[in-house]
Amino acid sequence: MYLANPTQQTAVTTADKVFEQMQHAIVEGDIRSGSKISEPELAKRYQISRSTLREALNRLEKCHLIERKANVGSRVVDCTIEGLLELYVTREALEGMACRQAALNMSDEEISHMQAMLKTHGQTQDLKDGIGYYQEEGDLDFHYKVILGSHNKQLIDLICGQLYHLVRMYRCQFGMNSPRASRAFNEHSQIIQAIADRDGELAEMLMRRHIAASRKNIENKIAQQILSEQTLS
Amino acid sequence: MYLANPTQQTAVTTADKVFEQMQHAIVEGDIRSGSKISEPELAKRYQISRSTLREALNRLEKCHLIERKANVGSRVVDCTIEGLLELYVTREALEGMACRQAALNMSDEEISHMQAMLKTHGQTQDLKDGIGYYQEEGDLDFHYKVILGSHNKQLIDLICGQLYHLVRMYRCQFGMNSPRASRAFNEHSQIIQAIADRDGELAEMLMRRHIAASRKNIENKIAQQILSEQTLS
DNA sequence: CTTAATTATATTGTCGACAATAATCTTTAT
DNA sequence: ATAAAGATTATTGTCGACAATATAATTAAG
Repeated sequence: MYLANPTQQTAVTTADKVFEQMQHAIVEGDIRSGSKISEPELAKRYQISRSTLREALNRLEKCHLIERKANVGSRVVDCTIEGLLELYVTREALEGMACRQAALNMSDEEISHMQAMLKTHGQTQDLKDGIGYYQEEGDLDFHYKVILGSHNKQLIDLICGQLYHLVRMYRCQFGMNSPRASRAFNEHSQIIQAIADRDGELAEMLMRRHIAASRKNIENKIAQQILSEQTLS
Repeated sequence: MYLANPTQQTAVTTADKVFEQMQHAIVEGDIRSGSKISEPELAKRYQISRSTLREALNRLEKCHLIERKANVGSRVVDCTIEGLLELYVTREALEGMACRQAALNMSDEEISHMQAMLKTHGQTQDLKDGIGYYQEEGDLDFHYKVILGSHNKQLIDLICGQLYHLVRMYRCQFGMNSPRASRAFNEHSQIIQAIADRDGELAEMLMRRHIAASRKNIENKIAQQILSEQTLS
């Protein structure tokens, strides 16, 4: 289980619940990337009417997990390398700025709380070294904290409410369980330090480099994957 | 009339048409900022069923023009100064990165086309100096071209498909018809030059400064407005 | 046999009605 | 008179059916 998105409020209506179920299903690949969505079929599967299914589809579209064409229907977005790179470029811009704003706007309490969190992650890292899973959660947790620390509703909504579902989808489907744990940990430390120093410019720069490094790491992984597939066949 | 958003495809379904109508109505303040939306009332006004109205509402929500709460209803977002500033911070991040990508990815044809456009705007500027209207269109046109030039679907969708409706809304409601025409023109020239030089780093920096300047200009206007309101009362 | 047109099928868009929840008003008790 | 509880009204969420559009299968022509 991944940790809950901080912008996601508890689902009250049935459309909300179906939305969450489908979101997980898409992120984890149970509903295949690129596949067409049949409204009648899914309505039957989730035991709801087409109206409430369409309500759920609208929310999935809002976080860029599906795409709709008028009079044609919906498809799950397909995970392409170009799409992944575009996503990382966008993250670099948005989270970089969020980090700058966090350095300006976070309260002292928030900062010390984040420092404590990092310490915990550092300890669990020593214990469960090599296991990417907890690192994964730790990484998301860190990024969420920084974004929320920007205190900018626009940024928070764009990143947490929309982009991060896609990020998780790519991570799942391309099977990239955050392998560069120790380096990421050090980068996180630096960023928090810059925030604590209220140095917005440095904080933004470090966050951008952090995300860019993550992107390059993924590019390498994909290159390797393609290489090994070629040698296999 | 404002120029059409480049991401906006021709409306085919009736929900699309109502969406566009409501979008204009909200942007121009005919549906008041902050007001509650009554589904039965609006359905009657537009002569459609509540289902298709809700479809339109979903799209309005997607471009952040309305906000929905479960079992309570929808409200038009209210235009606050904080919201405006947050919007400009977000634009600075996104359009800055879009500009960097444009310097890397635009074709030579696109660049020369943009240079030609700027020339035209410069001439109309001499002719209709002082009239903000054409400047307004020119400014939007310029920014759209740069964003599209990034060739990054994620960025294009976020900026053109979502943020720019809000930008136009704020411009309308706060009555800011781009007054710093000549300076903006020079800044646009510099940016295009950086793109033509394929200098992504400079292009991003200039775009960020351009938007930051625009933000500060607006802050001043608001400060003045508040001041004059105080002296009147 | 291939291609174009036409029919048939399935899917999406729209509608009106009912159910569930929230807001309002009335009544009652302190 | 005020506050709390209950009843009433209105609004939102959900449902199933019909209309409009797109996809497929079939037929006809070259």
